Amino acid sequence: MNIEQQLSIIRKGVDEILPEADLVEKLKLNRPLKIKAGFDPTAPDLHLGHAVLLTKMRQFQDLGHEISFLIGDFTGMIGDPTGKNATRPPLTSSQIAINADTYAKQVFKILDQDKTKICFNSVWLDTLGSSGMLKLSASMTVARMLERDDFSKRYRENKPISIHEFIYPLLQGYDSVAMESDIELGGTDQKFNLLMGRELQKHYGKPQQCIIMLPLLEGLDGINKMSKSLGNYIGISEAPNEMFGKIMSLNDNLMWRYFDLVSLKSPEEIARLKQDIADGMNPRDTKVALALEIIERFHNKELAYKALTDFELRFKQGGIPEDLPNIEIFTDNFSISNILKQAGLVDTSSEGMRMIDQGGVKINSDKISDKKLILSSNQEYIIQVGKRKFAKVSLKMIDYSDAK
RNA sequence: GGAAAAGUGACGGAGUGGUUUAAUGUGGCAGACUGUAAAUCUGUUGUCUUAUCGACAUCGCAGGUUCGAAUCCUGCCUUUUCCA
Repeated sequence: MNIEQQLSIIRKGVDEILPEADLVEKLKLNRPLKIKAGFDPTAPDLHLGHAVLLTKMRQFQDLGHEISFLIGDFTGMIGDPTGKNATRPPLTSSQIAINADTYAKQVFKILDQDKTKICFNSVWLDTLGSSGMLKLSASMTVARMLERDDFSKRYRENKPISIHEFIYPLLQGYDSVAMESDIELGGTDQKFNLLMGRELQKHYGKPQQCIIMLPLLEGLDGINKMSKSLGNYIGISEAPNEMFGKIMSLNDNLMWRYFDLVSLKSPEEIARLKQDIADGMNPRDTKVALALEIIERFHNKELAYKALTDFELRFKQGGIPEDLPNIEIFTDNFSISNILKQAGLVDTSSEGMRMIDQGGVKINSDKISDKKLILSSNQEYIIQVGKRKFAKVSLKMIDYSDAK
């Protein structure tokens, strides 16, 4: 494939390439380029936000380049500075192995397993030592560090900045030195760290990497970036019905971000969809198409259409989804509030009570208003809380004579 | 090392001895209307209790004063600012 064709694939969906001329030069080398992308070792539950980056990595693989999936097990001790996270305790090697494994299971839904190198930055950072660290920190100034958005903002607002937070960008940059990466991929929020890699490579007398930044995908709220801690995410391993519901709840403007960043549709196809809506098509149907595409990608076509059918059953006809897993609850407290909690439909029984007050609880499709309701053992109930939480539960009296 | 200021629920932020299960706002959740969209309206938003009487928890941490403490006192921790 010629360089122009490669570039058009690489450019798709990216926010910025720095410096773009360098990228062209590197492609001209006509050898597999070393592509680096780093991941936090503590968040192995991947979501569509990660998929944006992973999809770009996959495209590089398909172009014949060498992808390194870097797990920041050492830098994970610090955590990328946000002003909130303190130094985290180091993960044990077995935890790291488990997390890496969990990553692998999900990542290869997108990446080509045979062409992916998984590495850990503790390999070179553990052996850096104090003198190595000193040399590293000597390569950067405080003023330069304070240029980072997050730092300058906190500095202006008289909020604390710990020294070790300064170390994080240095270490991430040093990864690029150690890995001799040609290209590093990351979100736009990583700009400072990514550029740091370039500076450090120069400082250590190595060729400088080119950096490619991808936009951050907004989460379900449409405001904050998708993240697990904000609870506004769609996980790539989530059940098809969950995915479908979440995608349908996106607001109409936000839907286009998902088309741009997650969908594999070409820009031309997306433009056509927009035109269809301008011509009077219901945006809802376009959203359905998005949901189908995404679910098909992470599950399969059959499950995608099944999710659609379930969805229509549930919301057009107010029905109940099929194939609800049956949860057995062993208890000696059959009050409705307790059952709601035990079934995982609410977090606390007080919340369950509120839900009943607000008319959000249905049992076998009947809205209930009796907060004192007692359910019966050895019986099966389909319980619904709000619009999207369902559970099929059967209750059993707990038998203490068998316990222990 | 010295001086000063500050630490309140998911967040911003009032409250300076008793009506504080902490005003108000944002956010969250539920209901109505919809396309499980947006906008709007209504309600709700510590936990526990077969939910009723009620109990317990919470204002950086630990003690203390008091009939009673987010509020007063002592010590500690953390942060910021200024001085060196």
